Amino acid sequence: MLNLYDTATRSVKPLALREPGRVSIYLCGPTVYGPPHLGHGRATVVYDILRRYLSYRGLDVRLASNITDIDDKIIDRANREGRPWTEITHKCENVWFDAMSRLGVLRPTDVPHATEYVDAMVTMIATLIDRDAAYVTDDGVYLHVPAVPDYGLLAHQSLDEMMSGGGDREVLGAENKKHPADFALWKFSKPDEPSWDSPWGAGRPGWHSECVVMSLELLGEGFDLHCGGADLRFPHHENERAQAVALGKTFANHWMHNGFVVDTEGEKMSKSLGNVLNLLDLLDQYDPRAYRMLLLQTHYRSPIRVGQDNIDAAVSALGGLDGFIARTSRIDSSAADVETVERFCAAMDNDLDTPAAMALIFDAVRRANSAVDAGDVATASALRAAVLEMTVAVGIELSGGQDIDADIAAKGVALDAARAAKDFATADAIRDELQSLGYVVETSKEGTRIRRG
RNA sequence: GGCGACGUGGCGGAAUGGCUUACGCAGCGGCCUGCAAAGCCGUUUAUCCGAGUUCGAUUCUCGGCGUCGCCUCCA
Repeated sequence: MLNLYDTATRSVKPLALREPGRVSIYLCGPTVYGPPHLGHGRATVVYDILRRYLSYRGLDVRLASNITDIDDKIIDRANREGRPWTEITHKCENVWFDAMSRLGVLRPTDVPHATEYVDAMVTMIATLIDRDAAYVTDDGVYLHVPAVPDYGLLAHQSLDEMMSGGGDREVLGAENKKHPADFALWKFSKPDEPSWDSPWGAGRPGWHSECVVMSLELLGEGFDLHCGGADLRFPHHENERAQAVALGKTFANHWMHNGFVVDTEGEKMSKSLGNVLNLLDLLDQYDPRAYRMLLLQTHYRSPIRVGQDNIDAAVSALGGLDGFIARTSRIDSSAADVETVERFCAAMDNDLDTPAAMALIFDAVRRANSAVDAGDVATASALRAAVLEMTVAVGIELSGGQDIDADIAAKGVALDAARAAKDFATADAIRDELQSLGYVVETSKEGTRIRRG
């Protein structure tokens, strides 16, 4: 059974399932107003690994992840660029899923859009008003935070503590609110802004009511797991939860948050600091699997620095795994080595300890290579099957890279012929040529293997 | 000011009250190879500082130093 750190209780505990055999997960998706950055990539890859692993363990995974396609930031950009806001959201969503696909992230089972749920949000807000948990002001509708008994569960601070410290940020809309921590559920629109009708006036959704409505609608009360980046813990997730609690609904049973991507100085990559790196650049410049490999070799709750050096290391590590698959491509498959797979699962079950899991994969590759050298085909085959099974479970696709053109393959044959004739000058010339074309050339007694580097 | 996380080798990064301190990358030596590459074997470098608990601490406790995060924009 998977044990996972739970932000609410600050402890690692078993992921309890509401229904045996089925997992319901809500992942906070992007607000579509710009290109995806490294932080988005980390979050989606982390939860993709979780999802694949749960599926691998035989669970039926339902993963709902929203697209927030109405938000102040979208409106701001539309105004700034003089474009229709829907053009921005559609384009950004396409870019998003294209990038995720290149990252090897499976599409969530459900991709609800905020704009499809505005009516449901209006209904929810009306209920909150009926329950005296929300009130109307001259600029919108607010949730009254003191009406939520355990507000601060995720922040790990009481409302008083949050207020007393103060911070150095101004309280938005303080003049209209009953309490400084109250937050907007509905914002009345200005002329020319996108708006929807409501009993209180035309406007748009406020603080991520869509996540509340959509998670409860698609997954139901008391769904198993709510996920997102650590920066969403407070206030985003706290406020989602506050809405559900104020509705009298049971919300997520378990809260999971992944760590930040940090810059060279160890500072969080933050939109406000302007130091976010574009995910698309990373995907363009390196093996798209490299980021996933790097993330797998780091625990999901630790901060991670993404730099030339550790991306290069991840690429090299992938090269070793690909080379192994190429080297053993002619070995018949057999059942996976049981002990290796069990140890892998034990590592993953321990709060998704992917660095330990990867260590087991590398170790299995080493043992399999030794077995190949020793001519122990049975051991090599079982370990090879285990490696493939484990890498599939974490979403790393290995490639023997042997889908090469016929003329390249012919050069390999020529190289072997030259070596057999001890015409080493010709052999070396062919090898140099292939290497200069970017191929990895591995000669062996069984013949030369050529694969893409 | 409140709350929290973290500090491990050349780099990244796990784990653990003691057995040779994982794993990846890089380096070095060897085997293999016509020479390489790949692979395998061996190997170099580490637990921020101080005190305490303990037979023994990198691990637990306290203090210090340092870094980072949250306190209503953010994956």
